[in-house]
Amino acid sequence: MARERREIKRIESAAARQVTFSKRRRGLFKKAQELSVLCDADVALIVFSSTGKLSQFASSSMNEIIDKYNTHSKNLGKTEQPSLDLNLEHSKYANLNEQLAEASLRLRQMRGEELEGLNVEELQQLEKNLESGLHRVLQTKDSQFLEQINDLERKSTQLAEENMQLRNQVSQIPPAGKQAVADTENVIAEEGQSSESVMTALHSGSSQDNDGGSDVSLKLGLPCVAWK
Amino acid sequence: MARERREIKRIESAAARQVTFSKRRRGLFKKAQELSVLCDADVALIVFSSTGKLSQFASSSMNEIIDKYNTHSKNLGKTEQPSLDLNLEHSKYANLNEQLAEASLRLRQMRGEELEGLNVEELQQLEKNLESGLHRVLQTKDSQFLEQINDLERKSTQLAEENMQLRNQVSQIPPAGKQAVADTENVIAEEGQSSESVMTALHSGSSQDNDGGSDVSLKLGLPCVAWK
DNA sequence: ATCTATTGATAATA
DNA sequence: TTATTATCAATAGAT
Repeated sequence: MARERREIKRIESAAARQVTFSKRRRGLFKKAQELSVLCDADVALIVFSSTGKLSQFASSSMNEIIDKYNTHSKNLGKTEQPSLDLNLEHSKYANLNEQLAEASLRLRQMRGEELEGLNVEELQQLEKNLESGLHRVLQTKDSQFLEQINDLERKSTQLAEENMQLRNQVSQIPPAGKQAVADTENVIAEEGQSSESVMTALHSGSSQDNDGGSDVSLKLGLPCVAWK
Repeated sequence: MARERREIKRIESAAARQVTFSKRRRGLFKKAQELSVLCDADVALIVFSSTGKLSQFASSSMNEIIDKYNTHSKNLGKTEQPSLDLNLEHSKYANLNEQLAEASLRLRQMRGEELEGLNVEELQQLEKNLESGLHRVLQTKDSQFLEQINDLERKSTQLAEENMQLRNQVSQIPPAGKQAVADTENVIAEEGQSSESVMTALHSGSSQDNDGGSDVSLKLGLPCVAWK
């Protein structure tokens, strides 16, 4: 369209490619928008540059159009592909909804909801799953409790030792009448204080660890790999 | 681009709109393809005509690009919208994966898997959910069993009554020596046969309503309230 | 980015 | 829908 016709073939010069990309992209988006307005069409255009940068246009909502596309392409064959068409695989996203619906149903059923559709055999299977799940949850909970108890015991042993040493130190101070009582009181107070700090450490420490773990598993859980 | 410049505004004449749609759509797809080739870009174009007909182009795989789009638009903001942008709502499909991942994780956790990330509080919540779920499942299962038992009892009551009537009929036949014995045998045989048919009926057709005269069933009726 | 010579797209028409 | 053609728009190459 210009001084010379350009062959439709990958532009090797990165600079020239970038320039042409900018110009043509703008033109393409303009034409997409014009088509949508002039002809009352729903148009979605997604462009990733060779450097991975995303540009998009949607006459209405991108998600809506993609949704519509998935529904459509699931039912009917493709209508038109101007030239190349490499996307014959079935719609991954059309299935996502189904998968999610099924997972939700199973979750609700595990919570004891929507059991009407199940027969006795299915109920027994569910019961079995729930029991084994419950069993493992209880085991895990128990082991966490035991862990905390161990921690606590270790800490208190340590404190008891400290206490003992302190007592020794105190006892080496030349005793003078009522002072022994005062010392004992001090020791007890110190012990109480230490115990508190132990609890605090256990509380915040463990919940932090767990939160971190939860976050990671939620975020990285099974994002894309599992549903390929 | 032609005899006269056309204002970018919805074409009212359906015929003219259709003509323009065909022409411009072809041009748009051509340019989309040229951009993808010239600039090594990944391009996806989805067009729904005003009559709902789908046209699409994708330089690679449509699903792949949509996937990439979802990933992208989840992380970063939108990059460019040539003119109008009505799709600011967050991506439904980007979230679908997350939702599904979360649902799957919860399912696995209810099955007692992947509990590492949970703290004691979360475990207790899970335990509570499992217990109430299990409780409801057991209730549902029990009520189904009771229903079957109820059915069975109703059937057998009915049969017992039938049987009684048959005995009466038989007893009204003028007795003659050994014939009484033969009659009894007959009755017994008939009873056995009936029992079998009850079992069969229960197995195959427990879901079917009980037919006909069942005044008697009330006699042995179990508390119907219990399995609602 | 801005400028133009060209080519390409397309509105009106048939 | 297809074809024609007069125009206008997009853009390749240069600045």
